[in-house]
Amino acid sequence: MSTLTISDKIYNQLSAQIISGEIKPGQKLEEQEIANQFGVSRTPIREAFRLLHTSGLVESKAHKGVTVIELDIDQLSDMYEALQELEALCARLSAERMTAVERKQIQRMHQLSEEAVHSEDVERFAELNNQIHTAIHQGSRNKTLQETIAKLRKRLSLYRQPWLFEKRNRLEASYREHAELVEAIIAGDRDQAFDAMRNHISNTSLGTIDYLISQKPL
Amino acid sequence: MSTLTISDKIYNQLSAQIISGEIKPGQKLEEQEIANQFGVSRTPIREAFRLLHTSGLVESKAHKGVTVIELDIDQLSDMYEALQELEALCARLSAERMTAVERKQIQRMHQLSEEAVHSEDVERFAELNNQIHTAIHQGSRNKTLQETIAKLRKRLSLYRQPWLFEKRNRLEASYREHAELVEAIIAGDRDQAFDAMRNHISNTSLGTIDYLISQKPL
DNA sequence: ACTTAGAGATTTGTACACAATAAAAAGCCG
DNA sequence: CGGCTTTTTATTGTGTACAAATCTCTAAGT
Repeated sequence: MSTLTISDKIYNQLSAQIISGEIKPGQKLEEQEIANQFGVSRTPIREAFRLLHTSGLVESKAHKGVTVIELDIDQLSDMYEALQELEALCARLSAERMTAVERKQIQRMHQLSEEAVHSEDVERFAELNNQIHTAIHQGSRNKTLQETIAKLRKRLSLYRQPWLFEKRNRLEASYREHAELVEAIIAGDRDQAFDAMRNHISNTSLGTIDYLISQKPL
Repeated sequence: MSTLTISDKIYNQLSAQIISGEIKPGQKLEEQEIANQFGVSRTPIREAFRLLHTSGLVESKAHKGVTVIELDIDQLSDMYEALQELEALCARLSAERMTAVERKQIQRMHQLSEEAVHSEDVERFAELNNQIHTAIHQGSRNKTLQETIAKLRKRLSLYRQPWLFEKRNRLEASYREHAELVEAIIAGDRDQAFDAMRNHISNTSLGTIDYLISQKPL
């Protein structure tokens, strides 16, 4: 059992609040205010801010405090463009490196997700979707890739609410894209796995970005 | 003119010392010791440590302080595998997105590097090599990619000494690989640019890793 | 002689006070 | 009245003291 420090606990809390949307992009975090809120001094708050900064959830400038990152369409496009390639790479590596057991597992997850599609259970599908993607990240056997992707997805998650919304329309499409992806990985087809994942993330991102553009007409 | 805070200055110093090899991988950084060294209190040191952590140059555990990251062969392989794909992607995007001026500029840098090859000026070649790569990163028009690559290269730079050593042997090979790469970007050939860069980084990494394996026989 | 328990020393974590910087408000001059 | 300078205020940066945790070295016990 590891004894978490106060800074760590506060980091976890703030991190969750930011990701859940309780603390919104662009919002400033004031040291004293949060210190009062948690009933501690400013010191561990500052440490927690640094952890948030490391996670890429906030940005900080000297003498100006920290604010939750605010991503515009261009930045989101950049991040999705990178994510698309990195996840596609993971898929290719997974097609090469996964054990037989791992391949069976993603096949099972995919089968389970079929039920979620039929019952239109978006939450359940999202959960299985996450499991499949995570399994493929691990299947790549590359920690650097996993960490980079995890960080990107964490930052992108601040803008996932519309994604869940959009997801309802893309439920069946997503399922079919997964089908192609899982099939390729099980067959050990590097190139098809790469293309299938690249296509899948591309479609996902297009949906999200289109939605954001429609929401925020400049 | 921005007024740098003490934490920032100390971060810059420590960062430079770590990258230059003055502070070695695995070495522990003690707050009080460094505070005395710089003639300040522990507080800004702790802030500087957080910045180092964000850069990925050190790792920290609760109540155990921070230590300079120590990468084994597997981790280096992972990082190079990721770097290879990311840089290749940048090359592809640059082939599509660079302006005519930018294409001329990398051509010019490449031409200059030819002289460095003939005079066997490794330092000069390394400098131009960096410029070419940086230009290609910028040519991708993708900030996320640029930052991710920059961070990876920074961490890898702790182990670049043998690379510079090895580089002497790879001087001409590197130049020829660059030639193919630059040619592809100027011609706007996405796929050739991708393959050329992927091949180039792959060769570079193999050299480095082979060297490290020969140095550290398990 | 080796292991283990514990006291002391060392190091990191937190609280609080003060200094420095930047933002906001008030005052001054045209 | 408007633009600029000065003063005030609020927020972050730094120093210092103390608490908590870890490490180390000693000593007792098997």
